[in-house]
Amino acid sequence: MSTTEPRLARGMRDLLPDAMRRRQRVVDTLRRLFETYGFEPLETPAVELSTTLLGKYGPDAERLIYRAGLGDEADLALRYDLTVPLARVWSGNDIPRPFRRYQIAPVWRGERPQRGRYREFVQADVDIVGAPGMLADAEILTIVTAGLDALGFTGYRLKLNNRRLLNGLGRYAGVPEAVLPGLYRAIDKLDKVGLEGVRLELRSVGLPGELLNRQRQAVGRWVRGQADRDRLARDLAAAVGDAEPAGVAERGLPAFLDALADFPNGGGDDARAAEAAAAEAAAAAMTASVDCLRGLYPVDRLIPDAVTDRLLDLLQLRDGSRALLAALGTRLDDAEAAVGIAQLSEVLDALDAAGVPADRYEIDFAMVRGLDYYTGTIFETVVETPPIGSIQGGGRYDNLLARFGKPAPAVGTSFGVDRLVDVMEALGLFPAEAGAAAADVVVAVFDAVTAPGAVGLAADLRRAGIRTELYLSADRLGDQIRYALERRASVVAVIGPDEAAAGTVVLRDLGARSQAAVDRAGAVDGVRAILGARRSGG
RNA sequence: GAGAUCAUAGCUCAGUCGGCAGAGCGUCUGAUUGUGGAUCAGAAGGUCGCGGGUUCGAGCCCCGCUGGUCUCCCCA
Repeated sequence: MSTTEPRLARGMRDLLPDAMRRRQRVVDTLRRLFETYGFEPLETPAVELSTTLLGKYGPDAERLIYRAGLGDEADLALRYDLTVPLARVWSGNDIPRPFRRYQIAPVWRGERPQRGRYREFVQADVDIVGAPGMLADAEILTIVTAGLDALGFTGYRLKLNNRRLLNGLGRYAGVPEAVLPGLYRAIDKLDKVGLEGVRLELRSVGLPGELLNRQRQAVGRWVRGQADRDRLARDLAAAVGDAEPAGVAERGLPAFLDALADFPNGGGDDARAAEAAAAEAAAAAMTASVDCLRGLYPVDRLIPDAVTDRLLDLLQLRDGSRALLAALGTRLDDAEAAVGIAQLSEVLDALDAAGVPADRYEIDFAMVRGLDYYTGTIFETVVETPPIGSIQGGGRYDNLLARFGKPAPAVGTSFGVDRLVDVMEALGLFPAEAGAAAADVVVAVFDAVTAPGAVGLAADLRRAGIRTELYLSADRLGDQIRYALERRASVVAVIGPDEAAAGTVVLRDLGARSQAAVDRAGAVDGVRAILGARRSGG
């Protein structure tokens, strides 16, 4: 007989009972919350027409869309998120506005799996369609904080920004339209790489990303002492091998090797100090490399150093407070930025009115978000430990619904349920014992003659709403008790020949290590008494 | 999509110079035909990820592939 390997497709996971219970706990909490805020459930298919999804997310996201289909139906795709399907539903149905809907369902992305990154994962979305005002944005943000609070998060950082403010920032920089995405991407890294890191990123915009990426990796190996001079030269030669224009390889490689000669290979004794020194050396080496490359590429594709200085100057203002908005307004002096700032302060007012504590969120105009469809308010929550990225993200997307023929403003968010579970696990936010037992009572089966009595007892307990497992063979009683202990049940109920003859049931209290016989008619109450005592006793 | 690194029993891993495939935990059986997670005794469990190469001989060396993990990219 040929067997099939029990393997999973890449990036896919099974959720065994313990993991599934944790996910359900998160999902149940969010669903209850969403309903408390008056949101209605919606379900859409996993499979959409490719045309529904394509062209909505931007080029980076688009290549991650799972294409599916059967031969002549190959124009199908698995949904990438729950927002675009919502837009399709809105336009394809007659729904009164505002439409407040929630949807908790898996989505698929063809990513390279990593910690906290799966190809199939569950999103919990809440969105409001048809409400143009900032009250709607604040409503969504209130749910975000309430959700994170309800799940037990404490020091999270919910960052708030506005796309129109960002547009003003772009104009302030005064660079060509084509350079803007690179600029946004660079400043988005502020939290991760710091001010000098952003400088490097800004000065890298317009340079070939793949070349820089491979250079960074080669330099990392070199300064950490993982590569000798020959290896470094080989890595770098490979990195510049495909670079455009062709002259880069000839002129850039020697210059870069030269520049790098100043930086030491290998670290000291103390691992942490060595790591810090290596990071510093790598940054300096990359700065030298970028200097060298900027001389080789056309100036009109690069961000001028004067602009970089101006932007970095501006980024230093970032203090997360409300006063920041006024400061930004005067500095940017731009009509669209002014709209973004006004919207942000309206949102803040509404959050205050809703009683959301000010320490739950902060303004961060260096927070960008990658998806193309956002138009106004944007926000996301990032956790630092574990370093898993964002656990929640969302914003306003006033132009997306028009793409399906029925324009309407909309705002919403999605929680990354699987990342929430991962983070909560790492932070110990799940109660240790909660829900671990699948059943409170195990009904033992003594022999074939008494089995029907056991089956009947289990049925009675279940009718009373008590979680009951019927043992399914007549093993030795010791085995059945050991099994019940493994299952974390609280009670074993036994009807053997003696009990059957006497019309009784032996109820063994596993916690108290004691047992007593009760009348068969009083068995349910007897179990309740033990479970009740256990529960109140802690 | 780029790079690094790893892959030995169900799990965690050891395996020296290229020379008989190992340990702990778990599982199963028994000690024990009506009662506690222990203990003791025993057993099962392997294509050393897959395919090729070098060699008298490969878990170990070389090449390719697949998969996991990590760093980028991007995101939840």
